Amino acid sequence: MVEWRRDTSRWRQVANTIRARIESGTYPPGWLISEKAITDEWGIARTTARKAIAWLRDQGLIYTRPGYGSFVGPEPDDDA
Amino acid sequence: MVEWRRDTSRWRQVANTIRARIESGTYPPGWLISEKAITDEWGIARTTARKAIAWLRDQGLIYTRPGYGSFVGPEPDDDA
DNA sequence: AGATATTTGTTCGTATGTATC
DNA sequence: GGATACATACGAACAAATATC
Repeated sequence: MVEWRRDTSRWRQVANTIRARIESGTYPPGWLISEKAITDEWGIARTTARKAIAWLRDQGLIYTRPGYGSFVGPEPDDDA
Repeated sequence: MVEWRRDTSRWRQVANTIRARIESGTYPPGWLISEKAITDEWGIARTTARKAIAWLRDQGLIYTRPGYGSFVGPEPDDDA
C-alpha cells in the first residue's frame, strides 16, 4: 500500500521517490527501471508511471531504450 | 505562438482552422490528425483538442479510430 | 531463421478535480 | 451557474523494438 499526499500529483511523488533512490545510490548507475516495476510497486496506471519516467528522463537522471527499459545514468555513446 | 481571439472559444478556433485546411486540401482525404499534433501546434490541453476533434467528427469531416487517430474523410465501410 | 514473450511507444476513451470567465 | 480550459489518472488497443528459445 502507498500513502499518497493530496498536495501533489502521484506521478510527481513517484518521480521524486525514484530520484531520491538514484541520488542515494539505492539505484546505482546502470540500474534498470521498468514501467512494470513502477506500476507494481505503487499500484498506479502505466500512463502515470510513464509520466514519472518522462520527468526523470527530462532531468537527465535516466535514459530509455525502447523495448528494453530505462537505466540510471547518462545516455551512453553509440560507438563502442 | 498562437494568437487567440477573445470572442470565441479556443476549441472553436482550432476546429475552424482545421476545417479550412481540410476544405482547401491542405489536409487531403486520409490525412492523419492526432490529438498530440493539435496540442503541440496550438499549445492547448488535450481535453480542448478533443473538443475540436469531436466537433469536426460531428460535422462529418473526419472519423476517428481508437488507438490510431482521426482521419480526414468519411467513415469507411468495415467490409473489404 | 522463426516464433514467442517482454517492454516501451503511441493513441484514443473516459472520468474527476480545479480554476476562470 | 454554465461553459471553457487545464492537469491528472485510470483503462484499452495496437505497433515497434528487444530479448529469448
